[in-house]
Amino acid sequence: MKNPAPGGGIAARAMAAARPAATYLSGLNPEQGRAVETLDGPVLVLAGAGTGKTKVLTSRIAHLIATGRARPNEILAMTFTNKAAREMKERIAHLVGAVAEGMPWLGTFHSIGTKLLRRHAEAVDLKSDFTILDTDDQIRLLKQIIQAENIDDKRWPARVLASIIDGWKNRALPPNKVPAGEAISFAGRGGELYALYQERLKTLNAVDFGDLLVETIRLFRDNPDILAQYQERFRYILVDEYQDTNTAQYLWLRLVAQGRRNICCVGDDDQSIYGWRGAEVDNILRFEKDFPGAVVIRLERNYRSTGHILGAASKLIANNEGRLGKTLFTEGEMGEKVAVACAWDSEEEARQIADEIEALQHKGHRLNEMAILVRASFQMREFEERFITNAIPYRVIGGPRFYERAEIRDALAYLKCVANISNDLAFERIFNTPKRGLGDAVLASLHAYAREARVPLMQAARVLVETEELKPKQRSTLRELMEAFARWSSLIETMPHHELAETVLEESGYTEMWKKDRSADAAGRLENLKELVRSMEEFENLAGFLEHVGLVMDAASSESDDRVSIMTLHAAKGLEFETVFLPGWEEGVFPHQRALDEQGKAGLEEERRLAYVGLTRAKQRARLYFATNRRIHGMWNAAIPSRFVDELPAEHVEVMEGQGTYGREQRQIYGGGYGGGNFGGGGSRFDKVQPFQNSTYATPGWQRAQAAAASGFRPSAATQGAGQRGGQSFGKSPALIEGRVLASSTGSPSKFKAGARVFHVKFGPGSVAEVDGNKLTVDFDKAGRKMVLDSFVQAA
DNA sequence: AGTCTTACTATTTTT
DNA sequence: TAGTAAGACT
Repeated sequence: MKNPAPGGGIAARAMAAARPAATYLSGLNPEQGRAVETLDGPVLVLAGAGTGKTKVLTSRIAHLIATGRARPNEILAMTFTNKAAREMKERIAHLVGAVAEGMPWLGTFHSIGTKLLRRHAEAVDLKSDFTILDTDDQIRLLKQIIQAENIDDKRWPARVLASIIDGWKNRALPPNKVPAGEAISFAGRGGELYALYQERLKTLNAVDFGDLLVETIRLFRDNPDILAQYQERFRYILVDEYQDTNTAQYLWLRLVAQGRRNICCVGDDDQSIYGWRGAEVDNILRFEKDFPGAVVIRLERNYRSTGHILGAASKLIANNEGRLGKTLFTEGEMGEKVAVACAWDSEEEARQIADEIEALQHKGHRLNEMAILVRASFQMREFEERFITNAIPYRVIGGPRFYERAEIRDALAYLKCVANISNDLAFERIFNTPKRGLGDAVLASLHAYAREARVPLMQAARVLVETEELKPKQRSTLRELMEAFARWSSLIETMPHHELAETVLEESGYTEMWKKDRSADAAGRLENLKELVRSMEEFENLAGFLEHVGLVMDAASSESDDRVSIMTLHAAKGLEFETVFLPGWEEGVFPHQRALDEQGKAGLEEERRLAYVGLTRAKQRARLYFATNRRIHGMWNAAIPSRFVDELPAEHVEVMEGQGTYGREQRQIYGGGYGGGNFGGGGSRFDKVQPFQNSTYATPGWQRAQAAAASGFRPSAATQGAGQRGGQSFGKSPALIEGRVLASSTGSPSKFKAGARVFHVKFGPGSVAEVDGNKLTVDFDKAGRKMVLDSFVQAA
């Protein structure tokens, strides 16, 4: 991705105009060049990690445009995320200039599907202003159906049905095609409920995410003339991350590609980590069968990682069967070996990593170039807590997306109702938010009437408030609400839409609701609402804005300041960092127990690919960790090192002995075949750390762990020898150590005094109990007593 | 309508 | 263990 850049932007642009073929091609290595210039017929580019995949894709598009093989609007380029699409647009613009801005068919499968469906809505029995339900809407709708069918929605939760239906849609199965054996899942009525759900979507003029694929396929299949039109138009097709395509996406592509057969798929079977949500690695494995005569080009020259990192990662992934096989190599340095360290428990693991981060920082490394990649998000908390006490700036990547937050969804629901009276789901969402005394009874009346009269809920509400159907109080409340909506709707033409949004949120009492809320995140929610209104300004009008949000909106992330990133391995795909910390390499955590239980060998292999992805994110340094003891669901478990640790070749790995800061003392790896805890079989799998075997511990790990759990005493710090940092030695209790670490971090005296009211982004409001320099001990109203740096709080 | 209690669950996540 | 979500209670 980031190989040494060819000509700079300005030069590239100028040259592209003058001499099309030159600049962007000269920066490519021979394989990349072949991948860019093999334009006709099916091409599969197997691009290993860090081999310049994005560069190939963007150069290829630039090449198509610059040589006049296709105009920008004749190229279909598919990505999986909006982020990828955006980046690709930017990079193409960089290569060929503004011509690329007119690439209407570069986008995610879903956004391109949306575009096609809006254009040809009538052909699939929709109206072109159909609404797109997100996961939440989908679940609420399914819940209604389940309840209407008198199925116990506690035993048969809507979200389970949602995922079953999603699974079918991933495979492009409409209700009548679901295999009988599967249709009887979910209380024996899964297939039937699926059919009901689809009917309901049709009457609501709505589609869910899966439909954006399935309905597009149906559009093409049922309308050969429309299909032919697009087969003709799309002279060249490009697909990013092909290993992540599901069956529906595959069929979609195959239909369109049957036209000119100029399809180029780029992917890496070794980085397929989304099998659990329907991705079929098989799609990439059988590409040559699907597209006879396909040219397969391997990109194996890695520009990202050092030799040791690459060697370790390659050896690890070689344990997988059923891969196309690539041999990555680099011409760069061997660099540092991949470091492996053992920690007593997750707390110590976090402490070790925090210390290494600080050490690197002192040597002049940027925090932006460091990342902690975890298997599961529960592992993140330990790091956040550690970083807060150590005052290491960090950012968590992932988590709930901007448009998935409740307040954003509420706000959008209001706007959807203003824009479109027939959006029943949006109306249901907000008709009693904020609380205005309208409950289930009122909703039931509305539904009854709406169904009877075949009108939308809001229409029904307007009629019902003129009758005696509702109780007086509720009737007047509802009347006021409907009048308000009528007023807002009338403003659409005249008032700028972001002002309208502000008005709606204000007059509906919605912002007021959060202002009154005393909980920790209320302030953040109000901030998000402001951000939403602000972001609306970029759009032409309300309709244009609403069209985009559902699919496209991302959280605005500030990457300007220097912070360590914490994220899951999944979220890290496609990124790179100088230093990568990989904690939690223990059996059961990674590979995750559930992947092993539910998917067996396939699950293990996907976990291994995840490990491969993690390692190959590192440019200079990869360090991995395992803890001897880990608390899972509140229970202490003795853990054994992940089998992936064993699979790393000795020549590329170095064992960190009680790494630097804490515990010069050696710790034991229990090789002695005990089967303690819930984790996998016994037996030593960790011969690489023989040095640890001269243990000072006599007691087996799990006994120590249990004793520790029972007494509430944490063995980690107390049993360790002297800490080495700055020649200080630390005392016995963890609290003391924390005190020392904090005391050693310098800071000017705090502006806060004991008793002051403060506000913390994470912990909410609280009162200062003690002040020590720039360290505050705060009793938070919700989160309890915490020690924080004063720069993390504001006066409240 | 708000607060308390109890029960349940506990990977990965995009659109 | 801890966090949430739904139901009961006042």
